Amino acid sequence: MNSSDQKAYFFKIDTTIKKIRYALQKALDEANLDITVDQWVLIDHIFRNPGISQNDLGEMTVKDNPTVTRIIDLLVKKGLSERKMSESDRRRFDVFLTETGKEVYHKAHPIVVHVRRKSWSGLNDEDYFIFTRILDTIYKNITT
Amino acid sequence: MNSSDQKAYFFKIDTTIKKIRYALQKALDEANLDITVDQWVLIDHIFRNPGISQNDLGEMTVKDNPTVTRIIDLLVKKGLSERKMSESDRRRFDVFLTETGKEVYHKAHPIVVHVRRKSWSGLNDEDYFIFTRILDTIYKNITT
DNA sequence: TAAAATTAATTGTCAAAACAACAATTACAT
DNA sequence: ATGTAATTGTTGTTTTGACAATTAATTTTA
Repeated sequence: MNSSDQKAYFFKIDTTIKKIRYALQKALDEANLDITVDQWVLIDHIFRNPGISQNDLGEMTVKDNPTVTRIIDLLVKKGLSERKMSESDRRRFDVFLTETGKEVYHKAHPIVVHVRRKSWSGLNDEDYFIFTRILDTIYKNITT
Repeated sequence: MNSSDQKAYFFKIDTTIKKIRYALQKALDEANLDITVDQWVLIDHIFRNPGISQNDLGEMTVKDNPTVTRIIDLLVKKGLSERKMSESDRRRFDVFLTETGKEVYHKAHPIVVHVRRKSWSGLNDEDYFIFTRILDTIYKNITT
């Protein structure tokens, strides 16, 4: 009996991430931020990588190009993000947050941290180390 | 500096589960099973709980009622599942797999196990124990 | 240099997730 | 026993995900 025969951890990861996303959405809603979890994911990545291309955003967040296009469309419509034609490559857009977008980021960030802390309670640094090692291993196994 | 301040594990879980789902979908496609990952999730739960209600399916898989309704609709349309009116409660359906549905389950199961084993390689039983403990802890923290 | 291949982004379609509103049935409370 | 509340499932709408096809621009290579 190999550990990989045990009740599928796939279900456990799947249901856990769903609950986290759900809790995160509730918290964002309570703060009246009017963004979805996926919109927040892009906002966070754009904030930390101003001028990133949609393609790179997609690779970092594991979203395909059409999905990124549509979420950025929504962010632009909400006035949170803007596309600027790339100087070096006219196929690309450099994506930025607007001032409003940065404000939303700064409001959302502590909320996200709070949910993260709450969900991690009872767990310690060693757990974190092992947890990320396992997830990284699975990620590598599955993508190579 | 608390471990929960580190780069969000939320992203890591999120991207990893996406890669697993993607790999699983590829494997199911290669075997020409003509089902999606979420359809497989329901097939698996129905197989192991014949006559389960849609509501219970939703709780087990963390899908809301409309989502379950629609996936079951698709499974019924494909001839893999059937609804039977509950004897005791006329609001409920008892959901079953058809013979074809069971065949699909038996074809899909080894494929799923193979992907699971591949993604778990390099990891051991203790990893599994810790991994499930952490996921269970997060799940409890977030839902209480 | 010209043709071919690759890349970045968009559009269309269907599956799935979240939410709200709703219908039908059952359970509860007085 | 009647009216209220709760439960089960469906339908409609918007967002996200996967896939295919398309456009425009850039890179490769012949």
